[in-house]
Amino acid sequence: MPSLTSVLGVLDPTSDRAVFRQIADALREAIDKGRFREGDKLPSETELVDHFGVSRMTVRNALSLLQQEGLVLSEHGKGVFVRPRPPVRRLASDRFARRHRDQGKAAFTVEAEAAGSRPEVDSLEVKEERPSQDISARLGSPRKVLARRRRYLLDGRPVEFATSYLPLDLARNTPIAQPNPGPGGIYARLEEMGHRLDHFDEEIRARMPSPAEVRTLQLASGVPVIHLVRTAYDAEGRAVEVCDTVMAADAYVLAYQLPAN
Amino acid sequence: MPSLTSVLGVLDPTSDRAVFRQIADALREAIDKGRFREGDKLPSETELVDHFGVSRMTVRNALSLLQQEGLVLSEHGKGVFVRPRPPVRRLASDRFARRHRDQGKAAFTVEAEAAGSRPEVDSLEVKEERPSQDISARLGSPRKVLARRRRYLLDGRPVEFATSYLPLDLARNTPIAQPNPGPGGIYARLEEMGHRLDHFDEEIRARMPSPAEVRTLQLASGVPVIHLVRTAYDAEGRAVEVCDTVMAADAYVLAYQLPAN
DNA sequence: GATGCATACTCGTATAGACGAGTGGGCAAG
DNA sequence: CTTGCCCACTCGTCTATACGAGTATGCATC
Repeated sequence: MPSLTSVLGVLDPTSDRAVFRQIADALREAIDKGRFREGDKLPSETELVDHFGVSRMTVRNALSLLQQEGLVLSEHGKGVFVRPRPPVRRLASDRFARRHRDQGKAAFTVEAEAAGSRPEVDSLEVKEERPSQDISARLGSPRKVLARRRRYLLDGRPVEFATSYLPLDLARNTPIAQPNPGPGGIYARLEEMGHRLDHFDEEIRARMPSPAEVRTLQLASGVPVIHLVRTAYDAEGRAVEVCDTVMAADAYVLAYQLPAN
Repeated sequence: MPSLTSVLGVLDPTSDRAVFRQIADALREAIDKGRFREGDKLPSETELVDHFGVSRMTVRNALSLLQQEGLVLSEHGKGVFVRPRPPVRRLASDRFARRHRDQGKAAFTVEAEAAGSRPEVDSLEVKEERPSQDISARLGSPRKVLARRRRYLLDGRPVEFATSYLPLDLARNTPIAQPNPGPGGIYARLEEMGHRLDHFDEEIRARMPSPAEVRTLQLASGVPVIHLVRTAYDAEGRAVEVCDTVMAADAYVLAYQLPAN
């Protein structure tokens, strides 16, 4: 095995760059150059302390930088590893097209199985509640809404947490209020009930997750979330659903097609 | 002024939650409840040390947690502040519609001024180069491309860094190869040259910035980037441009409209 | 009044040491 | 062979201390 010096180099004591940044730079470069590959274990903190001749806090400082960048993840009792890039789920802009809605299964399940992954949906909760100010405004200020919460997992890993809100007068005592709304999902049910869907508006933000989101999505540090809010409009221009989705950003790429007009 | 104890509470020594997490929780809660507002200065590290009766490293550990979450930002010599939410730029899905293209000014400038901000475009670089594998594949494998790089600023703050790539056979010796391509931008020039634009594909990812991106966008820690890659197609189905854009995620919300088909 | 310095405050960087807790391998006992 | 324990190694948490560097303020000097 190659010596640590040949992989990581040495510190430049004349540099005004902070030592822990130099160490982070050395590790980052080694990872970029493929000297450490996805899933590889980095040298232990003790080894880095010995190699660079610095204190352990300095090494930990460097590693925490890389962790914030999402480059590595540390596992208690095992070591620090180059973070593997998970398979990415691609969301196409036609994913709600009517032609994708006839299957007996949910779109998420069909698509995941086609990609060779094992899909799961859990923590399904369906209840009536008072909408937040934001949701209320988007739905035309209904007094109460039906909220459908669920979490999506791929191969056991949570990747997405979504809540659909529908005006209660529209959803109460319909299949939409059931845990499983049936083939084609709630959009198929809405259309059966005479709300022909016209278009969707989507708003996309990216930010760091809240502690609660870190828990439910089991996010490694250094992984942002994509926050997507979709509003569905029927042919009369009424907002019939708002879907608030938080996705692990390292598991998704969103694709849209725009006309040039 | 209220006592620190009434604002932050005290530690629970019986809890198995790490002390620095308890401190972070206390500060987070105080911020959420509005006891510290945007731009407010948090108690100094020394004050927190005295209040909680812990060592400074523990306090710094707590603050660094909040910083990773994007909640606060620290300024050397001044203090730690609740991070102000910057004004957000909304990118609508019709932003490339032909009707927005007649102005003499660039779309970015018009839009920013309408929003009351002071727009700037800088570090404009136009050069011919060999495309990366990814860009090459998207453009139909041209041998060389014209690359147009620029950075956008709002009120002096960099918010976006973008590079447009065009096949060289299409762009060489045209206004597109000029630093300022003229009114309506390069899309207007492309259409004048007979490449009537048909549609755009956009791919969106979110991730933590690289160190280089932190520098050019002057990003605070805890701020992810949105990485957008747009491909423009003409009426013959040829990819005529790829635009690779990295945006400060706290400055943008992307909006799309999808037909329901 | 303007300039410049001293000072006190802020966070940034670094050292050295200690103990806790999760993991995995080896070894001894059953 | 299996079970269970010990041990070595890993990262996690915390203390105590020191000095450097950026900022703001006030005061003395010009």
